[in-house]
Amino acid sequence: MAKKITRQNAKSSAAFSVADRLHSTAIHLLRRVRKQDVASGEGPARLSALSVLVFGGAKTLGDLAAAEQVKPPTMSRIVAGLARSKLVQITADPQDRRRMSIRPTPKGVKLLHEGRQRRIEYLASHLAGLTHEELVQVAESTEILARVLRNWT
Amino acid sequence: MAKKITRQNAKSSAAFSVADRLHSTAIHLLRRVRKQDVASGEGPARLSALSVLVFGGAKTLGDLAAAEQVKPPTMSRIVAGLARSKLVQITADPQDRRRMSIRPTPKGVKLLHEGRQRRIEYLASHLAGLTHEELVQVAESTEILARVLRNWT
DNA sequence: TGAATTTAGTTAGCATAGCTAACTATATTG
DNA sequence: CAATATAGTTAGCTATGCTAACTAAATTCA
Repeated sequence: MAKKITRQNAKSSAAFSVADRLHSTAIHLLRRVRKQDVASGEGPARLSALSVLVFGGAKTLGDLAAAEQVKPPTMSRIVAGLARSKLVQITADPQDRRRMSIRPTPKGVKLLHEGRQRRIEYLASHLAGLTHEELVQVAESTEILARVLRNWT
Repeated sequence: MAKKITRQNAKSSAAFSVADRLHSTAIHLLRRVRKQDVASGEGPARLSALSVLVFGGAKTLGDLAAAEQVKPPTMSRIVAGLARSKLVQITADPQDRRRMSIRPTPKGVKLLHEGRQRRIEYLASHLAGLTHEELVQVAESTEILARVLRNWT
């Protein structure tokens, strides 16, 4: 029996091809932009964890691992690296001495903001060739995708 | 002296804030989607290189390194891994015996298509909640960004 | 209360993936 | 034909991911 073409099927296959292009484009975009981060002297996992701390405030190691979607041993090493570079400060939780409170140092905040500035300026310089309308379109669809991410199961 | 507000400055700062949101959204989107690739049994660098070969045809190691924006020693190891898993086949170039021609095997093509299917279906299922208009908007801005990438300096 | 269990984080050990420096082998050039 | 350039590999470093097995602290419950 031939597949019935319904509004629902049409929409699914549209989502499928958009997903394909989106995935490929996102990979290549990030691959370019990531190179700007070399200047910071820290790797991507550390910068990303530091970013969570700078924008979200102090966290325990477990919370940070969950936020970054990695396992605790991985985050343990990332945090150790950040501490060695004096970008975060670690204190024991007085209520529960198994827990650690990890917070960015002023040096960590500064490094993150500078890196972010470099990265975003670089990307923005490449968006500079777009028309106002195109920029609005990209902005709007970015917000649509950000909403999709918030509702991710 | 206060900064003069011009149409040019307004556009730059718009690009700046779009770049910021876009960067963050792309990171989080890919972090989710990439987890689907674990099922393939190959790492992201290998899958990405294999994808270049499947969609772009046979390449030398140097061309593949350039396409993936990594240095030759890195690509040498990626290709060795793909060859060990029998996903690519390597033959010497008869014209220039320093060069190698790397091409996907049928097994490599199959693995790539299956992985791509999984990944894209997963992403598409999360785009399924969007309205038709939103999906069109995301599709159009993806193409705008793909064009930006093609013209990247 | 005190032994058993659960929870937070670390350590050890493995694989992938990025790099540079130094090497081999082949091709090209003078 | 000697010198140089090019293609790829090897060795060795760092970073980032994982699981399994550990330590230490907190909690549960008999």
